[in-house]
Parts: sequence; C-alpha cells; structure tokens
Amino acid sequence: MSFSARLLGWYDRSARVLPWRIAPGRAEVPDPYRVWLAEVMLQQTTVAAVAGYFAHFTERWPTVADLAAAGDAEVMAAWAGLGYYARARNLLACARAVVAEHGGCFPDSEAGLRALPGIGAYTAAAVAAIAFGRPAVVVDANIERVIARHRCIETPLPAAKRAIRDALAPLVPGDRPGDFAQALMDLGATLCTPRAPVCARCPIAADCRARGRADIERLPVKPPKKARPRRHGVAHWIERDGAIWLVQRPGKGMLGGMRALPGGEWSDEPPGESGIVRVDHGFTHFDLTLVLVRRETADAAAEGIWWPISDLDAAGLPTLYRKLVVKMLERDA
DNA sequence: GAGACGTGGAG
DNA sequence: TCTCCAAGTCT
Repeated sequence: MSFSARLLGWYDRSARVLPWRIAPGRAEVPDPYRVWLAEVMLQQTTVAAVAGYFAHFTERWPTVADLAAAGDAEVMAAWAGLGYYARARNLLACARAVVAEHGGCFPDSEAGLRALPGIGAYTAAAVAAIAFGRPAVVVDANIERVIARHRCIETPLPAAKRAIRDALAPLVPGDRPGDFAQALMDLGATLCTPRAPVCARCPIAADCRARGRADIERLPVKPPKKARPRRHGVAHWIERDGAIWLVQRPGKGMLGGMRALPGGEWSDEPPGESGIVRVDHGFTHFDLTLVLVRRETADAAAEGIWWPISDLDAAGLPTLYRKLVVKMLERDA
C-alpha cells in the first residue's frame, strides 16, 4: 500500500477532533476564512491555547468581512494573551486586503495566498490544500520531524528543509491533499512526537528508516540554542478615581500595538529604583524583570486612556502586564 | 541565513 | 526549576 493510502487510512480512524476541522469522510465544504484563521492562530501556538480564541473570534466575527470591518484596538485586545502580536496586526491587514482586493473571497491558489500579509510558505500551502483541495506541499515543524525521521535526514535544520520538501513532494496525493497534510501533522503531534515517539502504532513505520534507532529523538537535527539574556524595565502604576493610565505600545517591536502600562525603555541593567511589585517574564529571546512603581501623574504629552480597575480584564493587556496588574491588585487586597 | 517575535504546558 | 518547544512570518 502506498504511503498516502496508509497515512489516510490511519487518519480516517484516528483524526483528532478539532473545532476548525471537518472530520474525514464528511461531505461538508471547508470555510476558507475559518481555515485561514485557525492556521494563523496555530503558528507556533498549541491547539489547547488556540481553541478558546478561535471560538471567540468566529463568534464575534463570523466572516472575513466582519473581521475586516472591526477596529484595530478591539482585534488586538481579543488577541491579547495569545502572543506573537504581529500575527494580529497582519490578520487584520489580511482580512482587509481580502475584502478590498479580492471581493471578500480568499484567493484559491498558493501564490495568491502567499501574497497576503501574515501568510508565508506554510500557511499558503495549508490553506490551499485544506480549504481548496490543491495538492500543495505543506511543511510545518511536525511534518519536518516526520519526514526527517522517515528518510533519516541527518542534515541540521534549517538547511534540511530543501531535502524534506523534495522527499515529501512526490508523496502528496492528488486526491485529499488537505487530509494528507492534516494527517501528517496529527501523526507528528500524537505519535511521531519530539520525545518518546510511539513507532509501534505508526502507520508509516514499515518503511521508516529511523524506526528502531535508539537515537530517533535526535531527528530532526537542530542547531544549538543560544543563551537568553536578562533585561530590566520599570512600569508605572498611575491611579486616579478607580482607574489606571494605560498607553499603547509602538506599532512594531515587542508587544507592538498592544495596550500596556506606561514605563521606560527596557535595559540590560537593573533600574535604580525598586518597585512595589516585580514580575519575571520569559520571552523567546530574552528574560525580562519588570518592576512596578507608583507615579502620581502621567507624562503630559503621552497618549493614553484611563481604564477602570474593575474592568481591567477587558483592557486586552498582554500576559506580561496582566501578571503585573494581578500581582498589584493582590497586594492591595 | 539569522534574529526578532509570546505564551503556557510538558517532562 | 529549567529546558524544550507548538500548524511560522518578516526583515
């Protein structure tokens, strides 16, 4: 039996049930908007983390036109806590481009999708395959791992991407390419896991070159990690009449475009003053220690908004600031 | 190609 | 506690 037949047979029996997925065998037609939204949310983000956000977004903005008509602030606030906030900025830009330049319908080709904001090689291929049945070569981190092991590719990532893609391309079936891609991702997420893969239940183990190797977990080979430096910052708690002063961070860079507590630039050295509350927060490429100090007044020139303390959940603060606020309120309590 | 860019869960 | 890392994209 062919690679894709074995894989799809397994998928028909074992596909995960996910809110954005149409179960294999159902005649239902996928909604490209929902497929795209899920794919963007799932970039570098776990299924568990995405589920609630996906439900909220699709309920509040059922179509791409609804999303395109939404305001920047409400979309950024709805994304708060999910991370990688450039995705939210690009999400909105993409929705607006689909409405303005494509009459509200997503392009049905990989190239057309790839040209939209926030849609890279992976997402373009995934949407083309899943939403439009195009035989695109979908390669994400799961699929890289599955193929690197199946072919025993020893080249370290990211240089191995070419070999992985070349190995996968001839395996993509003309029929059910979307299920094929999702099957490989499910396989990587549930059986061909980074650690302790379950080869005994793998549908493609028969011809897997890494099966049985004691060092199968070594594949795919990845470059060594770099140490994360620690940085420091000060945030200001400016309170008046049961409200606190919130600002919006610059459109680019860390937490770009997100609502935040005001404060100084982050630095490599600890600040002179010690705060009343402190949080340690890990980002991808550095750890941050942020201290909170009271201030009586905001910068006269600064743009911002007085936000009721009783309704801070609705402010859409990223996790860093939410942690600080929670600690501050616990302290006062 | 390499670095920037979040967060929370698992082992 | 600590490291790894999850359906990547952009510059």
